[in-house]
Amino acid sequence: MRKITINDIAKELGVSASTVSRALRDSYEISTATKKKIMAYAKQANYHPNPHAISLRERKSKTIAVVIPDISNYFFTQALYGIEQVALSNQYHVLVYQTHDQLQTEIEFFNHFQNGRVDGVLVSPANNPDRSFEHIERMSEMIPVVCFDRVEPSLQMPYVTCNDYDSSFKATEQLIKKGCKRIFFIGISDIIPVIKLRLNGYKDALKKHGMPILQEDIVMCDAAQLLAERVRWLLAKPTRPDGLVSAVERYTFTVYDVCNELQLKIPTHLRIISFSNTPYAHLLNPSLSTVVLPAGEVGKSASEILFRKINKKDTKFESSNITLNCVLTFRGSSA
Amino acid sequence: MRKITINDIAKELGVSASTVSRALRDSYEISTATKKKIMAYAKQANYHPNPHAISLRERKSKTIAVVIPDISNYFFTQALYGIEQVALSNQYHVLVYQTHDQLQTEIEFFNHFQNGRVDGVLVSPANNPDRSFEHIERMSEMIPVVCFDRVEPSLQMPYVTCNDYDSSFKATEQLIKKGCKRIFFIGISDIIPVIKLRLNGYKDALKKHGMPILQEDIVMCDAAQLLAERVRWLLAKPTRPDGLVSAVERYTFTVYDVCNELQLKIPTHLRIISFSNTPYAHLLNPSLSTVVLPAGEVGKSASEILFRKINKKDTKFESSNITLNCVLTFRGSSA
DNA sequence: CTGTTAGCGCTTTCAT
DNA sequence: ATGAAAGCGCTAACAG
Repeated sequence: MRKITINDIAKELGVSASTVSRALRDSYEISTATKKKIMAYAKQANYHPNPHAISLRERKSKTIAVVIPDISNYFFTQALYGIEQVALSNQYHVLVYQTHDQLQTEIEFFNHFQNGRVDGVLVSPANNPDRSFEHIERMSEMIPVVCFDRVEPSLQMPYVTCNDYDSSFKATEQLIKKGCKRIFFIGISDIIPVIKLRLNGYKDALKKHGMPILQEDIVMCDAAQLLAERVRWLLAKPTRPDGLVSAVERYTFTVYDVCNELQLKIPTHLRIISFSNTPYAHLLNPSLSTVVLPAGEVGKSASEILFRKINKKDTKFESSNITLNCVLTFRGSSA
Repeated sequence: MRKITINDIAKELGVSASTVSRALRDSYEISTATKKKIMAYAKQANYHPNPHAISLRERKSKTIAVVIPDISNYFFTQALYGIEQVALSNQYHVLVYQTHDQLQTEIEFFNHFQNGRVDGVLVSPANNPDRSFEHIERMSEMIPVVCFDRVEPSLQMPYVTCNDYDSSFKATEQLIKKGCKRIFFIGISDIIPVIKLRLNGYKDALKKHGMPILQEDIVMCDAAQLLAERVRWLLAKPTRPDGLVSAVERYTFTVYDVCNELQLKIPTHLRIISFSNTPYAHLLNPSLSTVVLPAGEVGKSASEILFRKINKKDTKFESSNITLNCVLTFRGSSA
């Protein structure tokens, strides 16, 4: 089956290409008769317009890019649900890019977005120790860009985030209430703002309750393997911690493994509460106390802001930052 | 920052557009001097070609579509890793589409793929009771299409699948070996070939061991809610089953919930083994016996076949079907 | 109501 | 070694 163009239809029906174009877009200046004839023919010939020609001509791609660290993270898959929903209702397509938390990869992706490949970008930036955001800033001068979750408030663009500080504060307090005397914290890097917020909530809760903040109780790692070693070392100490606030779901599971290995019982020897969006938290052994981010809502809000900007309904970004609330659920791991 | 084109560069440097085009593609017919000048200018001006213009002109989009039922399924996220890897190495972009197992949604997506939006499609088809595959067949007459996991061997296109029959057979035998007297099976629909294969493996294992195949022990549902009801009913019977082979990961968790609700102990009252790709199977309560599909490999193989066809290295599909092997791991839930 | 024409940004003959 | 021109498929003045 060969690809059929507007010119093929025009020739076949003895009219001009512009007539076909207008008819197919249901223009008022075409007679009902020709319109019907053309539409019928197009349908039976299974005509679909060439999207590149349209994009070139119209200067828009009807496509957005979503740049995230990792698609196998439940938070991001759920966020993608929300994004997809909004994109489809705007008749847009979605390109998905995983950075695997590598800045260089992210930069390369952004280079591809220029000159019309996409009309907008949703990004949850990669771990960025150098704090080099030129690629994001440059992009946002050309097309709308909205950050979510991993937001950089210093960047001049809208963002959607959660009450990570408060949630972490409350989570830590819960462990204290349950009797924990020494609580440690795990994350990726305090350079990542959302991790920093969770860390600060943890620290302030300790402070409020007159507990010391130990440097060795703050474990930041960008690889699960390294984290396992650090945690193993920490939990093997005679004066080991008896509580954990985890900012990273998959690291929590690493800690579960280390506890099994060291024969430490959760929650008897270690109470745990974790930021996590897995729907199976309640089925774990023991069931996991969680801080759940409203992932779908985050994706939905972020893309709504994006499309408002793409459709030029909104030009100022100052008012469009949004903060959504997490849900804390206490289960066996912190009992 | 305005978008810069090849003409802008040409004008700025006092050469023609074709010279710029040739220089940027490192053509041998351009002098080293002009080449250098043009490349330097393009770089500092942060020039990137308009992909739609190239796609229109070259008649290819450098983009593939991946159509899957559900992105929050670990099998598919892992498959996407493999796909992404191969796509990037071919300098291709990836459009992701979720059908949510709705045929109509899938058909609409496929309509968008015509006329050059994508150069190829990887698809794991939606549940399709009507068995209407015209949209896939029509597409594969225009561009390369490769199926994976949810394959339809009757379709004239290459596919990558797993040894689902054998794996299911072995899984069932394991339960029998452990002493199960009555084993039930859960899935989405036996219209889906991969589910059918797993069902047949289950049936044949029962047959081999002289166990009856009861119709009420084959539970097919396309919604977790319905499944919960059916399973609740089945497990509340006085003559309830004492074993389960689950073809669907998320349904397995539904069964865990129902067991908790009915105060049935796994594996004491019900032994379970499940097709599942969650990396946290060993952390569940009890730990879950699994049949793990080599998801990354599936994605990688399928996209390699696809790109072989896109790059015209391969025109015949007969030889390119691939079957990969699952890994069975027995844990607490079937002990 | 319909056709002619120009042009979106790029590549590629065909000249020179 | 470089430029002029045509054309990928489509839309939108402009003309009639």
